[in-house]
Amino acid sequence: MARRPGRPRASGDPHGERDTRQDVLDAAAALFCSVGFTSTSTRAIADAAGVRQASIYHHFAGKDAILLELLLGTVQPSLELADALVAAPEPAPARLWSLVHADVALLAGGPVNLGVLYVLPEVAAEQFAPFHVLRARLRARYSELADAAAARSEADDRGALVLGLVESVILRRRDTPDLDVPVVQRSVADAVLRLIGCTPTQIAAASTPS
Amino acid sequence: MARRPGRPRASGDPHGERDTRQDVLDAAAALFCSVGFTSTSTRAIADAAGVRQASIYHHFAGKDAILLELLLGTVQPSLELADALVAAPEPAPARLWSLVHADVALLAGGPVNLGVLYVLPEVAAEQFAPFHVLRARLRARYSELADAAAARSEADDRGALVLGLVESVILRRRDTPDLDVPVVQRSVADAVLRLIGCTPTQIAAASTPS
DNA sequence: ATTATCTATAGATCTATAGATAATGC
DNA sequence: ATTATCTATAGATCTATAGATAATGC
Repeated sequence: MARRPGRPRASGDPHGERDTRQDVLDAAAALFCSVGFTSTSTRAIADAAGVRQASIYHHFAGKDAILLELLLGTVQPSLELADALVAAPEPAPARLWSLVHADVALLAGGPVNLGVLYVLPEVAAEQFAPFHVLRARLRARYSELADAAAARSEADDRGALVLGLVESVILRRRDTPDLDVPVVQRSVADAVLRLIGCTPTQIAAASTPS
Repeated sequence: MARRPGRPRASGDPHGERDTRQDVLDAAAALFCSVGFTSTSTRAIADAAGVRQASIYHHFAGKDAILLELLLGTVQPSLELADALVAAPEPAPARLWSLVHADVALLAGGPVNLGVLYVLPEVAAEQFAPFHVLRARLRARYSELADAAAARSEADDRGALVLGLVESVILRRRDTPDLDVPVVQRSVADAVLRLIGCTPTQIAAASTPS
């Protein structure tokens, strides 16, 4: 109830309770993921967030800053989990299975398909370098875990194949918006272990909670 | 040498030999794949193609028409091969292996990473419906072949996993532009068969030319 | 006084069209 | 006469800034 300082919004927000910064992030996430970054005008974000276009600039330096914050917010949880699992005591296949299971939940769940942010071409620009640093670390963790869990020694790029299969959930969700998240989690995590050469017995062991 | 009718280009093209339509397509492909669709202005395309901005409109109805032509041109070869392989006499695992091997070559080879076109958010718009029709057909072919080749009966979405692994080459090439194409072809095709549950013996048989 | 919003707008685009121009073809 | 290009531009954006306004906080 306690209104905070500042002029009230022209449209709605009758109780001054909405967090404008978060409203802008949410609106931008939905728009960036569905129509893309450059196609989304700051006007469109503001309309969706329920503020005037110029008000965005009180909270963000520009459109780029909004996207960067969204990118960092999506990769950070994955990276934290991967860092923890690399050092965990469980057998490697079980750790890889858990990481995949969790990352698929992050990609397939939530109200918007945030993973699409990763594939926006604009993200290649230098402004987003901090995101690419974190992402490179995540890739490295996947490679370490995949190598540690692999049953065969031939493959030269297990990490890339495994991460590719995990991220394929992003494009799949775009075609099929109503994925059954728990089913897909298990299906992809099992598939990752088959991919690196685990036997059905090993997979059954790895997918059982320790 | 035989110049064709029409005013010569202001910039270059000293012998009137360049096919402007193709120059525009090539320039647009490179730009759409690297910076995206909306971020690429018709001016930027024209500059890269060596013509004036307005000249594009003699060959294409608009920017959308350029992207649609590029999209159709990339999915058509894959679909033709998939149609042929679904009806071919070889064992299903060998046919699936061949399709994956060929599609990875299309995605990983060529001067620009054309597969990126598929993931542009703008492609979801209705103008590109003809592309989505072909793509849905390609997905169906992958599902048919994956089901026919599968060694296990449990999986509910083999086609999605397999196509996902194939298309993961798109994002992988973006991070690693200089992929060793033959190595990746074999690596992904073998991985697809492991994914659907084939044994090493079955995979060796499927990857041997008949 | 501080904060968060608003209105208004400058300046820089960008797409597509109108109409002129410079070739070849008959 | 036909074709393919060009120059010029209208009209519609879009981003970011300047400065006014309406709250709370002290």
